[in-house]
Amino acid sequence: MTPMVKQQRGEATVELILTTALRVYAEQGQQGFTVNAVTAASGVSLGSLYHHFGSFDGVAAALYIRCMGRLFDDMVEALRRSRTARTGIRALVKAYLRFTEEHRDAALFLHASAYSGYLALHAKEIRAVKEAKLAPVIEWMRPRMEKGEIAPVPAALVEVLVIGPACEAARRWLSDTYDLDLAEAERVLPDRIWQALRPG
Amino acid sequence: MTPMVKQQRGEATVELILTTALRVYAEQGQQGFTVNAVTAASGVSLGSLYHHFGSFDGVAAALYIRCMGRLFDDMVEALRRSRTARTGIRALVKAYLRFTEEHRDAALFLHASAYSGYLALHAKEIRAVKEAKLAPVIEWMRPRMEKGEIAPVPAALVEVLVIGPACEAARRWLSDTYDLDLAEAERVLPDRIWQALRPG
DNA sequence: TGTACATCAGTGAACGCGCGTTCACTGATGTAC
DNA sequence: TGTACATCAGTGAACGCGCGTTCACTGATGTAC
Repeated sequence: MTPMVKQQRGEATVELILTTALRVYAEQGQQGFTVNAVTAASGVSLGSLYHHFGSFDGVAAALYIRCMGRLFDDMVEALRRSRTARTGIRALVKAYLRFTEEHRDAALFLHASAYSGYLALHAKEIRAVKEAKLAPVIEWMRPRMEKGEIAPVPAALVEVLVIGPACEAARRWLSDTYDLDLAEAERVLPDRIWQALRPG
Repeated sequence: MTPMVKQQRGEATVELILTTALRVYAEQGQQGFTVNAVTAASGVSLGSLYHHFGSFDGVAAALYIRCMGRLFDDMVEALRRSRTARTGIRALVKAYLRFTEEHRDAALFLHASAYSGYLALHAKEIRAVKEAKLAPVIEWMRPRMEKGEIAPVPAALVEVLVIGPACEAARRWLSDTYDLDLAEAERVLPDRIWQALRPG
């Protein structure tokens, strides 16, 4: 009958929960990342959290999707400004490393989520978002690969060659055990990765 | 007084626990990886497990060290048979991907452990083992880098460029969401990665 | 050769803790008429 | 303009479950003399 509309304060609560969850993860790590920790840190009640997300895995999945979306948006934006395959590839790598630097917590959460249970439980939704966000990248690449601006390598492996080193550099910068110089990586890697992919 | 010696059956129990733990992880995933699951699947009693490992994190750390050691041994062995920088780099990548293929469970456990609590708790020991195992690789690389057989890139970034794509390919092959062709990766990646690192 | 003994190895019931989740409820918001 | 009402949003005590861990104990092994 009365088609009820979402209330504004609901969105604010969702926002508060996600922001706090990311902070809690950054500060307390994997094992400190619990419902109780998030509710305590945010001031939002348990019931309210469950009202909006259904489960704690739901919070984690939503946070993952949000962080992933922001990373992809940055990468697509970087690509949009590039013309040639060379500048595009380099811009992608640079955008990835920049994002890691500027959003350390989000990058850490993305990496650490890789083998967590909530990714499997919400796999379908996450996959859909990922495909949608990544579509512009595929579209940008395709004609350039067809024109031979990139070495004749299967598309899946082009992705691996571009993301692989960037991801590894990010992981090592985020980790305590290495102390990788991220600025140096930003200077060196884009060109090197392009070397791996340029034709001839 | 009487200097007691470790009993043989103890070693067998340790072996049984670690082997079972890896199997449990492969079959049940992160959230099914518990003390109870490991004791039930192995038939070893709780007390016996604690006698040998002190804690469940201890089991995980020991398993991590064992898997890591085997991977590094394979890589060092591959390098030992190579002369030039080019063949060495390619052999490293190939060895990494081969190991992933032939020891799926171990590879999965290594990747998934990345942000787990037990790595942080046993960081010192793990770091020591890693450095010891990796030393031959560093030794092999150094003179060749000095001679200019590899592009003038900081050693840390050489590592990133070699391991990065291999690691990413492995992760995608291990994951359910992608279906990467690992044999194809073995064929294509070594050469491409070498392109990224060759001088000139 | 035999026996005493110290240490290693193994057993499994029991415990406490904190996790994710539920639920009956109250309050807020916005639409209908 | 006002009031009834449906839905959204938020509350917090309570629950059950299963986790990692402990502990008092028994059995096995190998050395000493």
